[in-house]
Amino acid sequence: MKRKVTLKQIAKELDVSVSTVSKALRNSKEISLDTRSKVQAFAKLYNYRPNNIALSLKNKRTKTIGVIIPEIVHHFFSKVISGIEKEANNRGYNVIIGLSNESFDKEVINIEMLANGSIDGFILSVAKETLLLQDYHHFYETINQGMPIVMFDRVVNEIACDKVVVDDKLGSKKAVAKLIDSGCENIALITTKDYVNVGKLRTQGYLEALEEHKITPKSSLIIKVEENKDKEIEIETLEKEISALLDKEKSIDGIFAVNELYAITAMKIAINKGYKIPENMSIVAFTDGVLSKHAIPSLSTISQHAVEMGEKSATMLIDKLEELVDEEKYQTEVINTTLIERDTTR
Amino acid sequence: MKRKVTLKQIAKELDVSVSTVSKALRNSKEISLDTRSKVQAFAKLYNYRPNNIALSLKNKRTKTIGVIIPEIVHHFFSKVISGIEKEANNRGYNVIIGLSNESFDKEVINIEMLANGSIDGFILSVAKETLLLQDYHHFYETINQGMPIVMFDRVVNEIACDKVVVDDKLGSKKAVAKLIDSGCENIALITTKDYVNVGKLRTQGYLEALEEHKITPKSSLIIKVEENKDKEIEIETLEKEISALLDKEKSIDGIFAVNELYAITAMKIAINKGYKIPENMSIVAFTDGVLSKHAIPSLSTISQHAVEMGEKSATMLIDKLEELVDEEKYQTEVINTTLIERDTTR
DNA sequence: TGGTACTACGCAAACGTTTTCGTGTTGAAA
DNA sequence: TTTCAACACGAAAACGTTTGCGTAGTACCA
Repeated sequence: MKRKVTLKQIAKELDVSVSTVSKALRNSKEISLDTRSKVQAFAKLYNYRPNNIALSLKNKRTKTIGVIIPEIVHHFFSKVISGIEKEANNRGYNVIIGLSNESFDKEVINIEMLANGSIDGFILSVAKETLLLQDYHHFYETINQGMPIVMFDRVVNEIACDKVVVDDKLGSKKAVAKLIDSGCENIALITTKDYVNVGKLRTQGYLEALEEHKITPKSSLIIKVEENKDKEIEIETLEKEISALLDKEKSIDGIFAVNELYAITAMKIAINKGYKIPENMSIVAFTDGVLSKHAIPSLSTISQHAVEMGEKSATMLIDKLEELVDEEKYQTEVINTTLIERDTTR
Repeated sequence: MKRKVTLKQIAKELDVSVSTVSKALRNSKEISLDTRSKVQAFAKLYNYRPNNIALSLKNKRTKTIGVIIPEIVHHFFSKVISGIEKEANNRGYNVIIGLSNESFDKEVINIEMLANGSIDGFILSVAKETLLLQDYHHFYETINQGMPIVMFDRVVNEIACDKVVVDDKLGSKKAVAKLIDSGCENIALITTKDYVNVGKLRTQGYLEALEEHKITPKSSLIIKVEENKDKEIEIETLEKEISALLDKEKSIDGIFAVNELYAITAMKIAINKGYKIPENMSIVAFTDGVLSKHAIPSLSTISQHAVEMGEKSATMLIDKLEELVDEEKYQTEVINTTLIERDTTR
C-alpha cells in the first residue's frame, strides 16, 4: 500500500527542493526544461495529486459548497440537489450535504459544523421548526462572518441574502384557473396551516384566482392540514377530513391541493366514493413528482422546476464567491411554474 | 463584517503566544488558571471556532465521508443517504456527495476530486456503465492509497473491500412464494437484462421459488427490459411488451417486477385490460418506495431497508477509519428484506 | 548563597502547498 | 581580469492548528 505522494517526497527522491518541484509541476520557466521534465515524469509515475486540504488552507477557499435541506427523501429536494450538484461540478466545486430533518437544533449544528472553514458558502432551505421559532441568529452569524448564503424555496424575507423562490401564488392561480376554465364551479382547497409560508402563498393564489373569476370563496371548502412529524398520522387525519368534506359538500367538482400527497389522498377517497375523474371531479396538485406522474389516473400538477432552482442557486452562490457579482447586492430570483396537464383535468 | 477569529488574533490581542492560547482553550494545566479563564472568555466573546481545514491538515483526517451514488432523485438512494448521514453525524462526521449519473467518467472524476485529501473514506454504489465496462482501476487505486471503501447495493465482488448488500435472491423468492401461496399459478416476471447484477439475482430468485414449488418456469412469461437513459422511452417500450404478453398469455394471474416502476406500469395496463386486482391478478414489486405506498391500489413490495443499509455502511466505514476493526479484514453485510403486504396481493 | 523544583509560558516543528525573494554559478561583454 | 546579466535553484514565510520541549522566573530548602 503506497500512501499518497507529496511534494516533499518527490523533492527528496530527485534531490531538489520542494519549491523546485512545485514550480516544475506548474511549468514555471524559472526551472530548466531538463528538471521540469524529470519532475513531471516522476510525478506522473507516482500519480501525484496536490493535497486539497493544504490548498484550501493556503488559498483560504475550499471550492466546496454546503447544502442544508430539511430532508432528502423528498422528490423536490433531491431534484434541487441534483441541480446544485450539476452546476457546482461544472464549475469545479464539491457539494457537502447536511440534513436538518426540519429541526432547528440540527440546522444550527449543521451550519456550525460546516461554517468553520469546511465550505465557502451555503445553499439552504429553512427548516419548518426554524420558521416557527423565528430564530435566525445562526443565519445572521454566518453572513456576518463573510460567508454568503443562498436560500431557496423556504426563505426568510427579512434576511439580506440571495434567494431563489418559486412563484407560489401565481402557480396556484394557474392551477385554479385551469380548474375553473374546464368547468369546475366548486373548488375545494387542501392546504397547510398558515405559518408555513408556501402554504399561505398558495392559499392566497387560490383565493385570488377565485375572485378574478367572480367566484366567492367559501371557507367551508378549505381544509388546512396540521402537519405532523409522523406522516402516517397526518394522512390518516386528512383522509377523515376529506371524507367528511365530500360527504357534506356534494357540489364539489374540483380539488386543488398544495402538494402531491394531499392530492393523491383526495383522489383515492373521491374514487372510493364513486366520483369519476376527471368527468365529475378534477384534481390539480402543486409540486410535480413521481407520485403524480405514475398515479392512476396520472395527476395534473404545477411543476416547480426543481432542477432549475438548484442550478440557479448554485450559479448565484458561485458568482458571489468568485466575485463576478457585487458582494453587497442581493437578488431574489423567481422561478417560473408550469402547468402539466395529465389525466385528472379535462 | 467581522471575519473569523483565529488563535493568532486572540494571542496578539491578549499579548500572549499562540501556543498559550491553544493550550488555554484546551484547559491544559500547563497554563495558569488566570490566563486560562481570560483566554476562554475572550474566545467565547468572539465566538472562536477552530478552523476545520487546519485541523484536517494537521491531523491528516478530515472527519468527512465521501458518498458516490448513481443518482439522487431516486427513493432508494436518498433513503440510503439519509441513513448514512444520520450515523455519520452521530459520530461527528460530515457527508460529501458525488453523483455519477450512472456514468463511468463522472464516477472516476468524482472519486479523484475527493480522494485528494478531502475525505477519509468512501461509501459508494457502482454506476451501471462501470459495471458494463468492468473497469475498476479507480477503485483499486483508491484502496491502494490506503483509503477505505464500502460498497453498497451495486457492488463489485472481485474487489476486496467492505460491502453491504441486500439478499436479492432471497427477497425475490419471498415475493414469488407469496404469489404462489395466495393461489397464483402463472406468474410473469418483469426484470432487467442480465448484466445488471441485481436484475440477474432477482431473476434467479424467481426461478428458484418456482422450482421449489414444483412449477416449471416458462420463458414466455419473462420480460427482460432493456434499460434506457430516457426512462420515458424505456417505459413506453415496456408498456407494449406487457400489453402483448397479457394478450398472448391469458392464464397469467400474478406478476413479479424487479422494481416499483415496472410493477406500476404492469398494473396500469392490467387494470385497463379489465383485470381485477388482486382478485384475478396479483402483483408484487421489489424495492419499496413512495410509488408503491401511494399507488391505487397500493402495491405489495419487498422492502430493502434502505435506511438501515446506509447506517450499516457508515458504521462499517467509520469503524475502519477509527481502527475499531481489523484493517485487513473485509466483511460483507447482508441486509434482510421484508415482504410488505398491501392491496395488490390476496 | 547556591541548588532544586515547580510554575507558566514561549519556541519551533509539523501537516502540504504556493510564492516571493535571495543567491550561487555561468557566460559574455568590456 | 573584472563586471554584470541571465539562469536555475533554494530558503523561508504563510495558511491555522497542536504539542513536545526548552527556559525564564519564583519559591523553597539547606
